[in-house]
Amino acid sequence: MSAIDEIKAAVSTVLKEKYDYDHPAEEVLINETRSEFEGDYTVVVFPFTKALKMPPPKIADELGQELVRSHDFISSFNVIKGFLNLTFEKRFWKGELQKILTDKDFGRTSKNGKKVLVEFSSPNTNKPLHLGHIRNILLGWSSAQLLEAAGYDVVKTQIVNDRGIAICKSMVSYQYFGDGKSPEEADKKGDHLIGEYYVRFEKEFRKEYKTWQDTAAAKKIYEDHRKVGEKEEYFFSRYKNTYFNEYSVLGKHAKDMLLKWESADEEVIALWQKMNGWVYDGFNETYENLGVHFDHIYYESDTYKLGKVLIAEGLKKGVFYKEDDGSVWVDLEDVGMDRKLVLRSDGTSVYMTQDLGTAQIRNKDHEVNRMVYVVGDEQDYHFKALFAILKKLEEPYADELFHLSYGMVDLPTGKMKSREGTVVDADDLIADVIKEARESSESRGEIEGVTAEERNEIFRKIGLAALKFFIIKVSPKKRMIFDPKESVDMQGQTGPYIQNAYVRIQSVLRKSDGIEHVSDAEYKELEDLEVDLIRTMSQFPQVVTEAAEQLDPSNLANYCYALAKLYHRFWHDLRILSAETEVAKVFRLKLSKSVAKVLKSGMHLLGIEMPSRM
RNA sequence: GGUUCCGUAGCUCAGCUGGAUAGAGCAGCUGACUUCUAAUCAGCAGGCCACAGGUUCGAAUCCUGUCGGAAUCACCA
Repeated sequence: MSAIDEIKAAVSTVLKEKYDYDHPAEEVLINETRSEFEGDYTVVVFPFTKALKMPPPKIADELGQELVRSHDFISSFNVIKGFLNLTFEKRFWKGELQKILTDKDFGRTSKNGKKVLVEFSSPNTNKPLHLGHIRNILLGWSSAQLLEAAGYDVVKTQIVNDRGIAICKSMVSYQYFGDGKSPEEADKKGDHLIGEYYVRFEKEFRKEYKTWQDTAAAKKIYEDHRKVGEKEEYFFSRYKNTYFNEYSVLGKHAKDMLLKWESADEEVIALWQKMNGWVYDGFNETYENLGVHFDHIYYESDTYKLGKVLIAEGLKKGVFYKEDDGSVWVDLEDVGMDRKLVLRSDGTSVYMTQDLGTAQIRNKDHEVNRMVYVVGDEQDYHFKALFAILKKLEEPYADELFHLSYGMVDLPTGKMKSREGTVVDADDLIADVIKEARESSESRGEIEGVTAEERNEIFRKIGLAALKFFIIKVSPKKRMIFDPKESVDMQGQTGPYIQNAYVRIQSVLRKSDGIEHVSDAEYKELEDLEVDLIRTMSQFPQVVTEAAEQLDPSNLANYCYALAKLYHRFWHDLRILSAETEVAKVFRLKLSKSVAKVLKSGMHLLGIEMPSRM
């Protein structure tokens, strides 16, 4: 039991025994004492005033006396208005430090025997990953790490959208303009190569559309179908999809390609496999650079037909109903939503059909207790509906579904738009931050002694820390503004700032070889900053647990920053190797070592690695 | 239009199960390296917590309404 829980219980007991007042321990409000007051933790006694019919300071005083009397580790208290500030014994904090130091799994909860599946990234195979994917991947990876630390077995997965008209556009475009070149021959990453042909298709299509707009046939359509007073420009913008489907030559090629793919045409399938293979090679390189991996990848080309059986069963159960045209629907009005299509009238799958089937097969594959979907908030409604349907179908995991919804990433100039070429490419971004880290490091010259290979590894860790921390520190559900200039900052509230605290500790530990085995038992008068550090570290398990429960890595990120900040101050104000006494030195080495340990494991849960020099 | 989310310093963000005088970083200005890595530290300045009501001992936090921004409401994914 943590000190906080112990105090809560004690307060509850005292209230009962002394005043015969029932106040559950969990509801006792206890905060860290604000730095301007004396104390470690503060009990807020205002909530008891009504029941006890006593002024708050009097309650606080009596409670304080009782707590000091009954708990050895509480040394003193003071009262300010309705706030009871408690100060703990220094030796209590030394004991806490010892626990942190010796617990190999500090901050981790033992296995709970449950399994959770986390879906993230889930790209389309017609273009490379971009900044939006990076936020998704960081959230997904970190959530998976957090759940594992909280005792779950975790399956990291994604669903790859590897089929459909978009991919066919890339394929058609490649056939036209690709000269059969492989990524090696074109000297490009596979995903980038395919992305270029996708863009090329759109460009050629727009050209074709523009030319067509000047034909007599187009003019006639405009005259016949335009709304009153509608300008040509607006009409044709609205008409684009119809043109693609009914008149476009390129559009016909793409649609033919899709039909052939669906009928498993050998040539088309071969091309599709070849091109997707290139894309996967490209994605894997990006994932590797980001330091993430997956346990089981699902592909839409395998799963898009799944779910039909589930629909049939649901029809039998009466969960779904069939319209006259053969389409199948679910009525979600009882749970505050609309009716939703789950199968087209021609019997083919929609997005929902597929997601229902995918959920089911994932459970068959892994027998999970929970599923977490990391998907942007533009799909909030879809997931709400998906979960409601799975619940109606009484799937065993249906009560433990969570959509980790996050806001879009905007640029200082506004939204990212692929059409306007303002999308920030993931690989470019990663390369940029590493380059920036290199320049920054070289101008400092701290690591000139290490090999080129190690240096590159350090640059990579620093650059990625800057990028990742910049994104992960923002609360997921908030839409965020990503300023490329700020993302490579390495000073202040940044990843490298936290790494720097760790690196300083490594440096001092290297220079202190072996000394920390000496006893520090005689070190009794801890400095305030030393207590602050231990107190903050002792909160780590709670922070991890809460971050895992709420699936919100941002509060762990902010915790890591706060701890690093405290350490930097400690470093500045107090000496370690040249401390006043030998026991102070030994104690501070131990303290530093445990700070490094907590920072490293905290950052690890965020997917950020620590260098030992920088 | 219905629903959901967001609105805190010039900028980027914390704080939101109600608790003490609302916190950081960046940008601006001052200062601190013969001393363990200055990617650091200390200080100054910067706020009607969008607005208006309500609930209460107490509201940035909860409720209602208004304004502003976003998303969504497809036989798209």
